[in-house]
Amino acid sequence: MSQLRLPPIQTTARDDAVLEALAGFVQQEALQPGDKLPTERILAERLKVSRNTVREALTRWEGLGLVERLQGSGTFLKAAVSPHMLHMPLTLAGGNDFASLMQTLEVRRALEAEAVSLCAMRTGPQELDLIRRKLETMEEAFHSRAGMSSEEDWEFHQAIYRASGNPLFEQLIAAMHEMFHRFWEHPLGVRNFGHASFPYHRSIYERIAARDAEGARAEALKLIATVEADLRRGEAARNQARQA
Amino acid sequence: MSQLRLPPIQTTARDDAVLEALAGFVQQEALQPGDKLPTERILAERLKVSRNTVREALTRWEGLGLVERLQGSGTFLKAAVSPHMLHMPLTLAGGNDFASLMQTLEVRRALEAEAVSLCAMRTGPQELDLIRRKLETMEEAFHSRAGMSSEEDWEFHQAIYRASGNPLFEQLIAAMHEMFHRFWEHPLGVRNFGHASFPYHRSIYERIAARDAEGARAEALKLIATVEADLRRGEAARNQARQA
DNA sequence: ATCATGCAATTGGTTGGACCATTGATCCAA
DNA sequence: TTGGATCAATGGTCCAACCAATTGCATGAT
Repeated sequence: MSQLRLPPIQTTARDDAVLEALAGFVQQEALQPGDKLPTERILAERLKVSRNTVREALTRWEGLGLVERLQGSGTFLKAAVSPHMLHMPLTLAGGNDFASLMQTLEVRRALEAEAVSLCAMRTGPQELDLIRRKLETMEEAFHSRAGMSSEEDWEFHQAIYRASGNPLFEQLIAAMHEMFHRFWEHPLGVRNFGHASFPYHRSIYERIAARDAEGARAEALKLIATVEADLRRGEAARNQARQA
Repeated sequence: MSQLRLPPIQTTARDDAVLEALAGFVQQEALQPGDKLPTERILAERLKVSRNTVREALTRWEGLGLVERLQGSGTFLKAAVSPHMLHMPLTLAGGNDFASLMQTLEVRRALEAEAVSLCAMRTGPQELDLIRRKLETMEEAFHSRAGMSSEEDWEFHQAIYRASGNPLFEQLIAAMHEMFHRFWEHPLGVRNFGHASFPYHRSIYERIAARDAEGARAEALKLIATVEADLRRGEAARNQARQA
């Protein structure tokens, strides 16, 4: 016999209750990102809890990136918050830059392949046109600067994710992108990083335009493979330099 | 010209300093998950900060799932913690409808296929043995209750993600799992949900044990396909009932 | 001796009040 | 108009006490 499953009782959970109330308030007032929330002191007074409890609750929201606290100024909403929203922090154990970068790439490979495939099946003429324009902008930047421009490159990929018809892909890959670039502040000594990935952008676009889902997936996998190769090349160079 | 990039100044950041010190302590003492951390009062005394500040810092770690606080008992380490950890909040918007459930499944399909494939390439004998035990537990529960048990099923999949060698997969799929089940409290009228997925669990395990990455991926895709089919079946039934 | 009961210490959770540090607006003088 | 001084508002920190849950020990009955 299982365990009856009737422990829903929860005498007290002060700060959780505070966050619940605050989420309701935000929704009721239709607060947008950037708007200012009530003062900690006011919240404490209105909710009939200590200011300390309010602070612990806000600390949790701050940790989730939902809110930003500026001393002397106030507390401001940083992201949309609604009851039907899942907030969850991703943790990546650092210590080894190379391994962490490869892990984000493995996830990106999984997501990007699927997103490109879905895009090829679902995208409409408008989204396709936008993707083409982003591609041309990227190619132009590539030729004028003689190298990959991460900004235009990223916008091209984003346009694809948006056209996949599933907003989760864009959010998740954006998280991977951000994690990748946080480790990227010290370039790992790779020259012409991403150079090899250039031609695959156009081939991906062509497969999408041809509504060839599997072809687009294959090209996306090739693109990620070139990035992984660049990363491995840099790591090998670093190891060699360390031994010398 | 870009913006000079010189805002590194950071006069004080008490709770950050507390967490940094605590991370160093954990590493120095080689504390493992499950071990007990010093009392809040002791930390406050040793670090020469207020207990309140210690609490805010621990609240952040609790939000990241790194520690667990038990009133009357103490604060316990819940996950490995290293000084150079990267945290990134992930917020996903979802709705309680058929489309949202399908979107979580699309993401899960992408991630699960890749994770299973990586697992087949990387898993060691110990992890493989754990996966086998989880599989047997699940099969036992299936036969005794004549139906899928989501608890044992989930543990089986988790064992695979852990053996994939990339912790991001477990975290991301856990987010999808949570979103899916948050809206699953009212079964959408599907009887024997997940029943068809049962045989694929064993076939996935066998492909992993055989180090057949592509075969494992194929079986994982079949499994997800059965879940999608169940979902579509339920949606069709709902639409039919609505029209009647 | 063994087990149950209950007291007491430990520990996280909460409260209220005070003060510090930063910010932004207001006011005043050059 | 401009520049600086002042001051109120607001988040950050501190302190001391008490509440609530847990744990362990001691006492006592069996």
